Amino acid sequence: MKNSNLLTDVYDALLARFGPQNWWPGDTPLEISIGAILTQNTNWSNVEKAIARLKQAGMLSIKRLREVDERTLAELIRPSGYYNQKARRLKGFVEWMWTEFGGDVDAMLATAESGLRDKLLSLKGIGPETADSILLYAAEVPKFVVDAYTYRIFSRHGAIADDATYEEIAEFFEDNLPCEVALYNEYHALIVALGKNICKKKPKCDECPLYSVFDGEPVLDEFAG
DNA sequence: TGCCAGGCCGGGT
DNA sequence: ACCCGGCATGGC
Repeated sequence: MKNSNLLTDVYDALLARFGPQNWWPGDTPLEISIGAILTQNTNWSNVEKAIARLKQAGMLSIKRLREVDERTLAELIRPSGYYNQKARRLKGFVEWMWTEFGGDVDAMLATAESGLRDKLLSLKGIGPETADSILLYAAEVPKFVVDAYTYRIFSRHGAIADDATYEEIAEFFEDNLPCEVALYNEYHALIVALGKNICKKKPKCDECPLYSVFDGEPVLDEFAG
């Protein structure tokens, strides 16, 4: 007899509906980390444009990012929005990488299991979702990434409390799922795939059905609590 | 055409 | 300890 587990059942349903998402769309750990900062409250298609411009300018290295003028950097990442703020955040991240690890990205990733999260959180402009995205998608350690969609979908389904904090939500997933990088990777990406297509009202919408609708059809109705 | 996107910070109660 | 405005471009 198979254990019943809401989170694994929902995962199976999302995977069946949307298929593998193949995240993170980035070539190197540095590019992924930059993308994690640029995508804050921003559509990924805008981030793609910004990263393409950085790549075009040969800017995807710690050395070049450290040398480039902040105003120039801001102009390069303009399509990603909040470009002044994000240029400052990237500069801070890069400067920290330089002083802490000599600009060696692999050296930073090697600390992923020993304090990297807290160090990232101490940097201006890197909060829990950005830090965890770097841990999971760049360093490939099993840290579940929580975002606004995760809260919206699972609180709407009654699986988490309306006032659940980031850490509480992450704990809920990590305690109830196998501790696997590939699973956490795909699960977060699938939540985004669904989240893009449900009612946008925050934090929740009383008029909407409890389930999440995609392409006219409820996706998770059987899991409504 | 207005609303939203894979957040986070800082200042105000 | 919350709550809220600010940050900004591009797509539907």
